[in-house]
Amino acid sequence: MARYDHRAIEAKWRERWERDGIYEIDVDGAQRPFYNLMMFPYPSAEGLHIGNVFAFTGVDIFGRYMAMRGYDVFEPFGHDAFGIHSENFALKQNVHPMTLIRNNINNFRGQMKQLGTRIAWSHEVDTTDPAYYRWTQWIFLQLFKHGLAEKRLAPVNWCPSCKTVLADEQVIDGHCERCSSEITHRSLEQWFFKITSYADRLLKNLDWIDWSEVVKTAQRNWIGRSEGLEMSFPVEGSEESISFFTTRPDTIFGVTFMVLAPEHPLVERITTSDRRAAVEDYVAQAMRKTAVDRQTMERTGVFTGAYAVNPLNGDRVPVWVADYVLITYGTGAIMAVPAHDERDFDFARQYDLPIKVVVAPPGWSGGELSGAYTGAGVLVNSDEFDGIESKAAAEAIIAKLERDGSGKHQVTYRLRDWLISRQRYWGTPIPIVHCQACGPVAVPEEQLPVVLPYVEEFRPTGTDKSPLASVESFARTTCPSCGREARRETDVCDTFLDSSWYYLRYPSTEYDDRPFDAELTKKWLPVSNYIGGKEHSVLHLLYSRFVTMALHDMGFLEFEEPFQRFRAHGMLILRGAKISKSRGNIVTPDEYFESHGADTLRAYLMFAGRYEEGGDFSDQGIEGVYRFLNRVWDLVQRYRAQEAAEGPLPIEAQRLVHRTIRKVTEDIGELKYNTAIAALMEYSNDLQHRPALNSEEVRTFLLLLAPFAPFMAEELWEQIGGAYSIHTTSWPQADEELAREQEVAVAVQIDGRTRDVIQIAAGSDEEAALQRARESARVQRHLDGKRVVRTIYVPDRLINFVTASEG
RNA sequence: GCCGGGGUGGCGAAACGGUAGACGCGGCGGACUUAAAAUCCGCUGUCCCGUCAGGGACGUGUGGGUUCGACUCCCACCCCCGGCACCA
Repeated sequence: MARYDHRAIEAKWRERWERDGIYEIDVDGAQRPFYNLMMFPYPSAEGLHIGNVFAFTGVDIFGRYMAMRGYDVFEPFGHDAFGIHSENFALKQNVHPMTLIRNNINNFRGQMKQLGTRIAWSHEVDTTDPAYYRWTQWIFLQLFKHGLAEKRLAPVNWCPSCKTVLADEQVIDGHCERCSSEITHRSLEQWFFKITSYADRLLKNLDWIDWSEVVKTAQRNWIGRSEGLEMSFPVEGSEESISFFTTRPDTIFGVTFMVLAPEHPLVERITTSDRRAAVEDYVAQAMRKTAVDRQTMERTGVFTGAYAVNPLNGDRVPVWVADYVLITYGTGAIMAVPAHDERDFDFARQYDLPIKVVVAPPGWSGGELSGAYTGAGVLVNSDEFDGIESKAAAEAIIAKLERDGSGKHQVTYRLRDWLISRQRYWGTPIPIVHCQACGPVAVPEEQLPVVLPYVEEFRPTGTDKSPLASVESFARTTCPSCGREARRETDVCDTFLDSSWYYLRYPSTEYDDRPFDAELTKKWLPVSNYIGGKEHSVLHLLYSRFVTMALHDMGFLEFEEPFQRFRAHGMLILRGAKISKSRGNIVTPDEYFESHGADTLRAYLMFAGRYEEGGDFSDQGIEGVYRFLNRVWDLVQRYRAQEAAEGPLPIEAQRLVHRTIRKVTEDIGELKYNTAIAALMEYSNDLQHRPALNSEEVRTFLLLLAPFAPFMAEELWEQIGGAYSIHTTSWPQADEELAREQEVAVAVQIDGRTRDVIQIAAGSDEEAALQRARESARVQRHLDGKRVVRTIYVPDRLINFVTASEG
């Protein structure tokens, strides 16, 4: 009997599938389109690691299943190859990123083919290819033309080690996401996309899109909508007034001081001359601080010498500057209510400022507070609003202020505009020309792409300029509008822009005159099934939604949400740590391809635990899955050698076939691959013990196995004379009638303890079941001397005799 | 601190409020073998009683609760993982 030789079989089918193009698809002619998308990876030099393999296998299984269900499954793949990652690595290796990336991509493609994915390679994209980034630039221009992109001076996060600006999301705990250096602040001219104009819609649509709840929650928090009051207090003896936002208008009578962020423009204008030196000193110091310092150091601040007046009660309150107030949120200024806000309370303690209670804490008897009371309650010391409960008072106060025009109900978001500019080399050039006369001018669309020049010296300059700024042949140009000499924008785009639209590109890769074809887009999008890691919950996924929404509003897309269904897979970790190059714990699939084969690796990774949970990778147990596949192999060899004509499938065997079909089908639909594989194992264990095998069973088994172990399933399918290819053969249909059990095991409990298990006919009525239960000797023994006061009957499941406690 | 997700045998894990531990790893015993590997068969949550047959108690992070019945629902708490974090 031939042994299972995974190397030979996998090589054989890899070649044949590729030659026949069975995973390619007629994107124009498809009748039942199903767009199955996996998050494209950054093609690192190390190649695919086990975490990628885990993620992609789960997507591929779903795609294979849907294809067998009769859908025209389009499963593309690409490379998110721009960015600091490659650039830093290229610098270290002293290779040009262009060379490096080309090699890496070839390597990735090879590994994905080895893994046995059903990818339509003719639609591959590479974000660093001018044919791709031409359209990234086109998207930039559309946003620019519609007023959604603008350049403005902004305080930015600066990583002194990567020598670049980072988006807020790329700053983790005040440290650079990539190199962990501490972040400092700078003020630079930067391009922004106004994602904040879409905050409300981005939030609202979360109510109906079919996404993993985790991701929706993360996005809701990230958008951070809050409602409250916006108003301003005039500054005494000046024309200025300080506008602020608060979610607690009910505490407005408790304001005892105000605070401006150090960067606030009013600081300079209202500071009194005697305080100027101290204030300037403080502001300079605050700007120098790193994000970490700002967070961990104790409350600091300085008095400006100015006073503001609370128009509600005429209170004169001092105006301070303190770095616990952020310029990036709300108006960059606050009304401080120390009695009812912890930060304000701490600050008031620190600088001996008054604390005035205006919301009575429960059981409060008018004494001093030992800490801020931030809960709701009944108002005191608030004039006409005394005695009203917080919520009603807040509404009443807003209403009053709106009536006299001095304040208004306001919604504020935590979400900030998307900072696009990067002062680096390895990215999509921003397609803008700066003209002395005309200002920033869009590069005409017919002149795209603005090609990223090949530059030997691509090292970051350490200034606030991109290396492209010193490439005269690139930077010097003429203004598309007035024809005078002008300079190109030399910053490049954040890589999140590259990945914010790639799913729009895949179906249309054959067109080089448009980013995405209208007809194809209509046919294939929104994406039917998108699976990726939760680490992209708020970055990639939110930006993609924004770009899609904006393109929708411009009339380019009919839908406003790009991903109909999104599921987050779990993260595979290694010995408790995230798998990453920097941790030096990369495990590649290659050794497993060699030792056990792709089929075993795929099935093992999916079997080890829940796909949506992830877990700690260890190859303990991979032998078990390998043994399973070997048993399947041997089983089919035995079937082929079988001489006797097969009889009809016995009823018990038929039942198992249909129960397994049902179980595997349901589980794949819910991405519960681990239990689907367990069901296949149970099935094969049963087949193992049959004296003879029946063709229906063997065929069905192979069909169910196909998504998990595509190579072996194909090989065995051929061996039993199945028509090529198993992967285009229909998924088996469970017959509910046949799947139904005739006899069921019913647990018999006395007072909730199982005392016996009886076999009775499925669907027995209560009377019959109880009678059978009482016949059991064990049950009788336990019931002896007891009085049954109640019986519970759960059909086909259990019987519970409840006895009187006194016996 | 806030928001998610978890905590079940030696290990990875299953389990519509209804027989906890499916499936697999590991371990133990056996068959085959000169022997070993591979393969196959059986056993394998803990404790107690029993020579066997068998029987019993306990058991899903901790403590309460609801229920005939709780891994599952409710309340309080502990621990681990992930994300966010001075957001006014």
